[in-house]
Amino acid sequence: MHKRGLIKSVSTTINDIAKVANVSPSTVSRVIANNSRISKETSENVRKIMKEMNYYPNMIARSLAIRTTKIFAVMVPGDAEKTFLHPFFPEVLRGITAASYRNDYKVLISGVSDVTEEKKVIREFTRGGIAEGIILMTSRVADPSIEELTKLNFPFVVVGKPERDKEINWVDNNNYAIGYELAKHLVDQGHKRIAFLGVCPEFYVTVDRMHGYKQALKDSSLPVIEDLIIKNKFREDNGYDLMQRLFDIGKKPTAVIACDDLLAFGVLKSIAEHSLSVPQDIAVAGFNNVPLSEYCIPPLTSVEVNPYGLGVKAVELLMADINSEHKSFDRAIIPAKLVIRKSTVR
Amino acid sequence: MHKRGLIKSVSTTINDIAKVANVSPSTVSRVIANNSRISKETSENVRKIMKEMNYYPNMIARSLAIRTTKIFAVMVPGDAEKTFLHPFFPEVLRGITAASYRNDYKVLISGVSDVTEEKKVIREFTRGGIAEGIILMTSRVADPSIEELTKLNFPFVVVGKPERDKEINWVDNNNYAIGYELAKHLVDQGHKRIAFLGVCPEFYVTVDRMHGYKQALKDSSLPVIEDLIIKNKFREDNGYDLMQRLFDIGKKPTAVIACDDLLAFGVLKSIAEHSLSVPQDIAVAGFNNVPLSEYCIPPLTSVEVNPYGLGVKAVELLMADINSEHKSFDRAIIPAKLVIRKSTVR
DNA sequence: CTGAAAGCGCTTACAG
DNA sequence: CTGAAAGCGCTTACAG
Repeated sequence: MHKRGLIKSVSTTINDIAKVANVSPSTVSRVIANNSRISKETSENVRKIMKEMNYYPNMIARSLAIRTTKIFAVMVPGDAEKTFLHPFFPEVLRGITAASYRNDYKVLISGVSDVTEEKKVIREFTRGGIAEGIILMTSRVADPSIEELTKLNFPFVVVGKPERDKEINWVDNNNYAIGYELAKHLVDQGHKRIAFLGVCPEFYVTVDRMHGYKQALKDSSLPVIEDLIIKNKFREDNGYDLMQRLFDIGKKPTAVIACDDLLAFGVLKSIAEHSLSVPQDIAVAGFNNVPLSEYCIPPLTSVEVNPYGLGVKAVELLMADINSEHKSFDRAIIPAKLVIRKSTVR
Repeated sequence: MHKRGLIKSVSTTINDIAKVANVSPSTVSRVIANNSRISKETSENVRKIMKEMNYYPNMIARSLAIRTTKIFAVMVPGDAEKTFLHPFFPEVLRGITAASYRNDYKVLISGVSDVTEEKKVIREFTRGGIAEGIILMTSRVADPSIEELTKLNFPFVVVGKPERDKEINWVDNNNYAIGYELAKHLVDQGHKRIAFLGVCPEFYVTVDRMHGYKQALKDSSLPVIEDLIIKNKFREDNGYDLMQRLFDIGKKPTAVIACDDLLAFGVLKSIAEHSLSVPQDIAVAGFNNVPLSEYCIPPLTSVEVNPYGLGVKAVELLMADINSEHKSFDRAIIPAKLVIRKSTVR
């Protein structure tokens, strides 16, 4: 046998075990795999020797042999700097890892900073035979990664309803419905001038929530006042600025819905600076129910979207796709829950 | 050649290319590796055919052959449910992934929920030949993973100074120094009764910060009042409760340092409920400078600990360990920066 | 500059 | 119940 220098401490292999146990490598392999056709004695003896020699199977070799890696890869969006600061993403990730491990899958995460690089990484993960499935953490408009994966006919699922939502696995909340529900709650509190802050055309989630909000107003025979709808670059602008803009226009609302709790915090600050109080003068609500919403002053009404559940479900769809005979596509709507707190209740 | 059923679409291999190009597989391999001894013509021809046949090398096979996976694994602590909600961890993770990719390493993250399972996963990653290095995201007291990895003599680094800090790679801030600096800042503002909230013996980071705080008081000839030091289960209890406890004892401080910004937010709330104002009646400061600290009311004085940098440095230490001839151990202290905001300045 | 051969450490159909 | 052999898809020392 040839051996290169002292590259690394060569560990014991199935052959070493076989030699000592006086059986063939095949038998050792079968013992590891718990193959039922191996006699109890042989099995026990081999096991004993494996233990003595401190043997552990090489997963890479096994992967090559069985052509299965048991690895999922999750692609964090390229502009992760800002994105990842939002508690939503770590929570999704936590759901993904938990569910993956439950299914005996490992998870590889990307750390690329731009879209071109992401494409390269996706190619390595998929064509390189490393991952068996991909989870896209955000759906962008005209997402090149979705294109790539579709073209490759590779199992993947996206978190957040994608632009082209047919023949693609995805999980999301019903953002239209929760936008509707939150607006309805404020209408029920007697509000007629409800502002909506933080719409960003690039993110469907905000647009869908806004549509729900509009419909709720219509269903309550309230006018949709376009001046009360403030756009922004989602998660780049801050809620303080958006609210200031609203004050500047001179169109004070009696309630404001922010597309995200983090924006709502800025809204609270802006309102405080105008010596107005929440909820007496202006009611405020957000989405995503971040951990701090419960503790801010006053506690913030929000919508729990269950990011952990989104992550778990994403993995389940992926598993289904991988294990199905013919290509399967599915979507999953994760239930969200309105959490009413002091910021909207007088 | 044998072929099992239709397990999966068999992709083109180096042999397919070789056949079409009329060269040996070795040559194709050398072309892929950019081996300089291959003639330009051969090289170009092979490349053309690879492109035509849409070839992509199988990374698993390559890994087996060269006995190198280019994978790091990061172990998120078992009680990740609470942990991961803190912005600190995603930021460290972001630093880790960014630095790893820069070094051509992929990163695998764990998703285990208890310590026993973590041990099993670590074993698979290390002994199974999957990872080349491990990053431990938190150092616990008597961390079993650290024991395991040390025993295996496997390259690893821990984020957060571990209990036994010799012969182990780790990165951290100088928590003693930043505790000192923050307390000194408050002393300079004229405070004499400075509370310290959120010490948790299980986490050295909090203990070190407290020691720094105590020393700062001593150096300023101020008494250390033990009643003003409130312990808690770090990140399990909340700042609101801790501050209430302080009020209950009847020992009102003129300033409070919370071991973490998230705790400080609860402190602010408790103070507001007592109709006291910050910083006029009580100054408040935290650590970790979470994104919201800048936007809360009033903006919170904190310490920027640079979690991203911690992640990056962790990878660098790992790279150094892996590439060094003989086992190397190192530590890195990442600079932190006091960020003074309105909550402590009258 | 290129090829034949052995090797990385497993799995599994086939034969007995 | 077990073994010999071929195979997974690469790399690389050796020989020419």
